[in-house]
Amino acid sequence: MPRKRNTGISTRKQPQQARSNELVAAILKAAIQVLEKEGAPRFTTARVAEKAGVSVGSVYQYFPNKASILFRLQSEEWQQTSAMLRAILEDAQLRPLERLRAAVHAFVKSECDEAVMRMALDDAAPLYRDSPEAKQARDDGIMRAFMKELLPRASDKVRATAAELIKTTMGHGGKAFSETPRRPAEIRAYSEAMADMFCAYLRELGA
Amino acid sequence: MPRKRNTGISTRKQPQQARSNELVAAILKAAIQVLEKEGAPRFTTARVAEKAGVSVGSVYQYFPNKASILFRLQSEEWQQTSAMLRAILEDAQLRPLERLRAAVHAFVKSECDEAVMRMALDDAAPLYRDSPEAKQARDDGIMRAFMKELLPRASDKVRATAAELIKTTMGHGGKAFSETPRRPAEIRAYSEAMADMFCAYLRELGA
DNA sequence: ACAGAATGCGACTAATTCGTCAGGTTCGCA
DNA sequence: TGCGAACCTGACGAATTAGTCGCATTCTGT
Repeated sequence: MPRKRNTGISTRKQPQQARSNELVAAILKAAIQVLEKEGAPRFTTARVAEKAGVSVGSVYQYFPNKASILFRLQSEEWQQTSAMLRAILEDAQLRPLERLRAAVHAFVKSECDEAVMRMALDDAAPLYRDSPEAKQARDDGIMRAFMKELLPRASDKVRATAAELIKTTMGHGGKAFSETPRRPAEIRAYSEAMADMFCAYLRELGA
Repeated sequence: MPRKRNTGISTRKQPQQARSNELVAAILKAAIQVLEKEGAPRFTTARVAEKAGVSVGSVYQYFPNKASILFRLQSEEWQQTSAMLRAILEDAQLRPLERLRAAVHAFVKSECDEAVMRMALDDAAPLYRDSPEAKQARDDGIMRAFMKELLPRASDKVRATAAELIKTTMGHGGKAFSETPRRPAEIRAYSEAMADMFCAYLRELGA
């Protein structure tokens, strides 16, 4: 290894020609495959490069280190589900608790659909979690706003606790559930139960 | 590395003399310290041996490989909290939902007390999770029994879902909560909210 | 006291890792 | 066509790792 490990994660260079854009895409795609098929401990830049049909050097042109690849994957993943949940929770067509119910179902299903990759990405978390860029990515906004709508008369403190409780329960409960393979019926049943639990709790808080 | 990695995890040799018992204890103690201070990726047998004031060879006399040390730690940890929860949930002095409430508080607090070590142990999970011995360690018994007492008239299916939901919510929700440092008041508030949520849900199911 | 079993040691090997760099190839454009 | 910049290559260096093995030390029962 080089004398000094590169700890940052920021992009090294912006692709300017078409081929390099394809290259970055190929690298990310290959990274997902390596993560799924080999698992986090065997996730190496060399393997990613090979699977992408590209040399290691090319990988390091656009990613300053291994962590940055993982961080990028995690980042995109997180942005997608975040957008999905926001869309559902802000949909004024449905009554609030029905929106929450829909969000739970959608989230658990998406978690199960990509369980393998998400588990591997989670296993690799120690590698990118402590980087400076990773720390700023926390968004309670959606759930907080939803709680404001749902519990207009509750205190800020109560709302904050409820938002955090529901957000982490959904997030981590969903992930845990998806760690073992599930049949569609199981997924529906579990999501429904989780949504029931949230609704019962929120009604008690005055929703 | 040797040609073939030792994948098993079973104990290599039973300590027979007093000094070797102390040695095993010293290794486990050192392992915890290394895990806490260096983190999972820097958890190596060499570092454990050094911290224990012992040579690598000695480590390999009683642990066939690195994974077995981690598995042992995880195993003991798990047994402790399991016993704690069982004691609380079986205590006939309190009404069932109060027992559940007490269990939640106790669990979240214990999770926060040892957050650093548990996070590191979790990070290292990929190293020991897939070993044969690790797979048999699943105990839904406590929660299932508790549900039988709490919801005697519900169907088995409903009870099973409720048990799983509550168990994983408590386990993973608690762990997630403890990942950021918390003040005692926060811990109480969050535990209370989680317990409230469980109670509201269970009452709706007929408890 | 003494044999042999148990224990402990730590230098060592083979493997694997991350990331670099000198040099070759392809692209955009005049 | 030809030039310079962007792009790509892959052999390589430096570091770290897991686990072993021959030998030294300590214990136990007689």
